[in-house]
Formats: sequence, C-alpha cells, structure tokens
Amino acid sequence: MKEIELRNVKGCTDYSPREQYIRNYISDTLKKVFEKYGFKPLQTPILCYYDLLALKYEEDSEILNEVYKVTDQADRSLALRYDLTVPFAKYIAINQNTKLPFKRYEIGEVFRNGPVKLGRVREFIQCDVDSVGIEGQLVEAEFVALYVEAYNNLGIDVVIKYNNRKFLSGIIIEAGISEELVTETITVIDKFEKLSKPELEKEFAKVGLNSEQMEKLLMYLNMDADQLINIENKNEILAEGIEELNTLKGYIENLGLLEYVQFAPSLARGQEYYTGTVFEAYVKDGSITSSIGGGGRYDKMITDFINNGTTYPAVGISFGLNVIYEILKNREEFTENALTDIFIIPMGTEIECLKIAEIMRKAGYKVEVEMRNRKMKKSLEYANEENIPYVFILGEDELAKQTITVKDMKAKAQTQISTTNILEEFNKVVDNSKKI
RNA sequence: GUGGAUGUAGCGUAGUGGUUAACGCGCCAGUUUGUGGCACUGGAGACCGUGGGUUCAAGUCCCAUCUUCCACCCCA
Repeated sequence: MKEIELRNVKGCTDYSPREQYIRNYISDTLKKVFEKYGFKPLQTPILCYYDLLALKYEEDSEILNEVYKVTDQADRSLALRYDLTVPFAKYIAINQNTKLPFKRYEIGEVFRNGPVKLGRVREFIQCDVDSVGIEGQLVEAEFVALYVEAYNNLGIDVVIKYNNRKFLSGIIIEAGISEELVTETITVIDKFEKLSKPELEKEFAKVGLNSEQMEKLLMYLNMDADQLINIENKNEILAEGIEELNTLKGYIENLGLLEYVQFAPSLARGQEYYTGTVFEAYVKDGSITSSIGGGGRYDKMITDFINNGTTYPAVGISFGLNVIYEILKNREEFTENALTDIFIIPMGTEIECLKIAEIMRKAGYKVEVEMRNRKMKKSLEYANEENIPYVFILGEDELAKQTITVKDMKAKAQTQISTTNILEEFNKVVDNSKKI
C-alpha cells in the first residue's frame, strides 16, 4: 500500500461518539418539533446537476465559486448541493402536482468550498423548514411559535429578532436613494449593529449615499415599532411593509409570544431573495453573538425558478446545528451521561451473559457485554470511565445459585438478584438507588 | 483570493547551534490471582510537518512546500 498522510479533507470533520450523540439529540429534537407543526420529511440527493445549482445565480456570483464541482464517468457536470432550498424548489418543479400548501423539512449535509474558520466548515448540516403556497403573516407567526418551542425543547433561551424587507426597501426609497442602490444599501444596513456610526457612514458613502440620505435612513432605523405606524406620506412599498409588520406583531401578541420577539429595523440578512418578513434567532443572554437560526419569506424565488405562471409564495427558516452544538456541548447532562446503561462481565459464562443482555435489551436498556475476557479490574475501570451506571457480574457462583451480581457503580453497592425474574428484580434495585 | 502567525510522543507544552530531545496528562503493566475512581512502582511511545541548504555540528539559522489558525471578503 502506498503511504499517505492520514487526514481529513480541509473543512471536513470526524465527530466522536460523544459529539455525534449530542448532534443526533439536536436533530432528533428538531425533527419532533417540525413534525408537530405539520412539516413532512423530504429527502433530496446530495449530488445534483451543476446547471441546476447555477440556474438561480449569475455566472460569476460568489456562491457559485463555493460550489464543489464533480463529474461522473460519462463526464456529466455535477455538483454537491450547497443548500437545501434549491433542491426543494427543484422538487416542487418536478412534482408540479404537489398540493399546496406544501410544508416540508429537511436535515442534511451541504457543501461549500469556502474559507474555513471557527464555526465555519466545508461539510455541514443544515436544518431547514419551509412552507410554500401561503401568503399573509400567519405562516410567519407559526414559525415564531415553532422557533420558540424548538429552542425551548433544547433548553436554550432565545430572542427572535424580526424585520421586513419591504419596510427596508420602503425607507430606502423614502430617503431618496435610487432604486439600483437598494440591494447594496441593505447589505450595509445589515451591519448596523456591528459597526460604529462613523464606520457605518463610511460604508454608506462607499455605496454612494449623500449625507442627507444617510441621515434620513438612520432616523428610520432608530425608530421603534410604534413610531413607524405614525409615519405619514409613506410610499407604497413602505406602507405595505409597515402593514405586514403590524399584522405579524398582532398575531404574535395574540399567541402570547411577544416576550420572545424583538423588532429589529436594521435586520436584513445577507440573502438577496427575501421579499418580506425576515427572522434571526439569538441566545437571550448574548453569550453567543452570532445568530443561531434565521430565515424569512421569499415569495419570488420558487416562482421564478419554476416559471410556469403559478406563484409560489414561501417562507422558510433554518437552525444552526453547529452553533447549537457549541451551546449544548458543555452541559453536564451530556458530559456525564452514559451511552450504555448496563455492562455485563462474564466469568466464563459468555453465552449466559448474552442471553441476559437480550432480555435487558428487549426491555429497552442499552447493554454491552465484555467479550475480551479482560480482568475484572479492567472491566470495571472501563464501566467507570464510560459512566455506565450498572454492572452485572456472572460467575460460576452466581450461575449455580441462579443469581447475578448487580453493581451500582455510583453508590458503590452490590447485591445479588435472581435470574429467573431478572427484569423485575433489577427494576427494584434501580428504584432503591433512586430513593437514595 | 490577499496579509499575518503556526507546526516537537495520542493531547498540552519545554527546549533560542553542541552528548542518548525534557515535562504534565493520557496509554500499557504491576502493587498476590472475582471488584472501579485514589496512591505508589515500572514501561512503551517522537526520523522535532515535509524537502532542500548553511555549518565540524541544526528541533534550534536560511529557502521552498504543505498543514492549521487569525484578520479582510462572503456566508450556515
């Protein structure tokens, strides 16, 4: 065999059992919430035609530079998907008989050949929930409820910041900024919270705004929700945006979720395709500054993608699995928990132990059996290290008496229980140790 | 992509031109043979990222290359 250096491709990671356990916990928790809200699982291929991914973007756009291109044996030009939204749109396009509204979720790997840094890798998991076919703010309100419940189930206190792209476009026009500069201006507005005022003005100047325009814009950005309603002589798009913001706020209030949300007039999100409400979720205590989830309404993207005359209004949000992992990983419940419930040590009684293991497994316990005939000391050390709470020991003595020794590792206590009704007896032991 | 830093046992580090490269954690074995966390004793493990160069002598200096990390850009 040729000698090669053993390492992972840049930006790709191995996840150890402990790490993957937590990651699975996160995606399992999310899945349950998604399904509770009526979203159905949809699975799409990772490998797809390059042209499909390129369809949505211009030839030399940044995102296309980050697409991994591959070829098959017939030299077809393929690519690894870089998000879950395009495959979703493709699915709708192929299955045009899909009944609307259509609600799906997908948790899967995507790939981006971009810079690697803390919290940014090249192979990562996206958790997307999308609803297509519904206009108005009801979907948005339900997504807020979903966000709150999902993060709540993960034990994370969250604040959902929201804004509206029509509102943003509206105030930009109101400030007298020309139409062509809207997108670029929004990109700068997105940095509002991060930059100081002089830095911000420098960025605005770069886009081409004069000081009068800047001032007007900043005035709007510093308003709160109540002040906005009272703006007079607003242009059509601004009026629409404010109307939507108000409707959404009303729904959120009615649902009793007002304490979880916060209107953020400078929130824009990077993606160009958002057309209405946008969301971003943050940890309440601010211990993590980057967002832990985000999304919004994109009424045009699928419509333009399919281009068959039907409109496909859509809202989607996603959860940052990686950053959620960073929040959870140091919690005691994950560092101290046992991946195995019972460890069985045979003393020349391997087959009998396997039988007992099967009984315990059928009852739902996670059971491991020592199979390398290691010394008792070694076996116990292993169980101790793995935080396995109970160890069974089966030797000739026990076998003769039709019993098994049960060791409570935490309490450092052991008893012998009968093997004829082992489940019942073991449950008694567990109950007893709980009392203490 | 541009700029800056980095690389020494599994991990974290020491070692700024001179014997056999050091320490902590981890690992393995043992402290009387069916009983864990502690302690003690012993042991294995490094072509010092890779390739070239300078020198009597290189982990140490020089060059190249790769890796990883940080900033800018962009984003999940």
